[in-house]
Amino acid sequence: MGTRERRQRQFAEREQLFLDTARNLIEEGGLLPLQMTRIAEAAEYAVGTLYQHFASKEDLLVALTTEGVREHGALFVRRHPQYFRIAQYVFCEVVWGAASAQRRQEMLEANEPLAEIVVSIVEEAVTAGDLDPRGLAPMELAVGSWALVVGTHNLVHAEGVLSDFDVHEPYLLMCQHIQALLNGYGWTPLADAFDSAAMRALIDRIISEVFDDLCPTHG
Amino acid sequence: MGTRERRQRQFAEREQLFLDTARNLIEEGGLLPLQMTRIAEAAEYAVGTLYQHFASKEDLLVALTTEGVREHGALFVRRHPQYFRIAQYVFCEVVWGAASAQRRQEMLEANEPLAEIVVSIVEEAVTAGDLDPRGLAPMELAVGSWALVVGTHNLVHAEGVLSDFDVHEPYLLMCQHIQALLNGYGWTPLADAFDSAAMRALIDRIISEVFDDLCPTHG
DNA sequence: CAGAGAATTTGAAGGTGAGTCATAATTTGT
DNA sequence: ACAAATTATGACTCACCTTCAAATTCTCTG
Repeated sequence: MGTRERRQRQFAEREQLFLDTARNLIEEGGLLPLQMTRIAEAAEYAVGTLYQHFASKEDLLVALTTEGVREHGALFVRRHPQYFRIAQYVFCEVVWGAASAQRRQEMLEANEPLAEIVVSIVEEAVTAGDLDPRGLAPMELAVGSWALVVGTHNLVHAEGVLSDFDVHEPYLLMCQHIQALLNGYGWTPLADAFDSAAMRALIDRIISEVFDDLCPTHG
Repeated sequence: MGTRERRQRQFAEREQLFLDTARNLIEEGGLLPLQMTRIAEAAEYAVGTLYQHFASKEDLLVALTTEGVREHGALFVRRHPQYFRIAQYVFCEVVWGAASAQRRQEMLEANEPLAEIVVSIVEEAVTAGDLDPRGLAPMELAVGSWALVVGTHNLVHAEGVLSDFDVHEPYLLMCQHIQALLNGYGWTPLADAFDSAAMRALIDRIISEVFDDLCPTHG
């Protein structure tokens, strides 16, 4: 009999409902005033039910971030500009450590398909002779750009830090730095001249497509 | 009469005592179980007194991080390996936003001397013809390395994320990426060949001097 | 140096919100 | 139709940040 299956499906659906509800609440009011009771209320369930899905508030936040990774980055980010703010918080030791081991594992697994794509791109470049790996593994090379993206988001979210140093358009800058980093590895797949019109146009296009919500001044 | 001055001095001393006490407690037991009552207890004052110095727990954490910036980076980090973990947490919107405006301002100001040094180094390089700024301001160029450092710390602190991708020795890798980034801007002040023995020795020396506590495997 | 008055310290009480668990409601199997 | 098992509920507990009225200490004048 399919009872068990139906049950599991309904359970999964409810988990999704909780996640969607939580995301909506965060989008409305931010991460700070997020309360478990409110999530349960808004989803029209009792708190206890919510806790059958998530071991703790942190657990729920990690799950929310994992979702973002699963639904391949860019599109999700466009739809949910709060995503990186949550992600930054989630990867703080305090929060990451408070989530359940299983939830953390799921996050790591969700990253794998994305990592494979990145690795295959790097491997292609090495095979084509476009890139000298200098003894580093593909993932080790990719970590540079990854850290640059994560670091830029961090600096952006600390209101005042960058503008205090007259750094505006941080995401444009980030793209330029990534380009420089790749150039530093002898990889110039997009353009050779750093500040050519074509390069800037490409950066602008990427920015407007991916980071528009986060950084709307770049139209 | 110097009564007022003495008072102010004693007040400042007590603030320092609170900060030192808090740092010690964090070093002993981590950030998660840090309680305002415990800080006050350990410093042998009442909670109310603690709150005459800090508007909130977040306020105290920002002050703690600001201290780290003031006592020029490297040495402080060596002595207090927890520093970057706290800093990562503090710059999350949730915490940063909960601190008092004044405390945030102090943090920004504490950064300025450091920023000036960085800017002057970049300017020197430009003047010497070692570096083509490509229309970017010195600080904009420096933000690349800055973001790389911040981003690397973030990835390191999320237990499992890097090791899941077989990335070990993240701080060695970070140094290599910074080197590549600088190379990408045509700046090769340290060494031209990326993986020469001299370069690695230098990286190792920097790591052991600055990040030893954070990443002791590099001895 | 007494003693009024200002300034400071104190810690018990208040408030908030995460997480629990005994009870109620529902579903399943006979 | 009913008993047993499963699941949902939300009032309650508990931990911890923050406040504030009372107690204490300090300052300055007569």
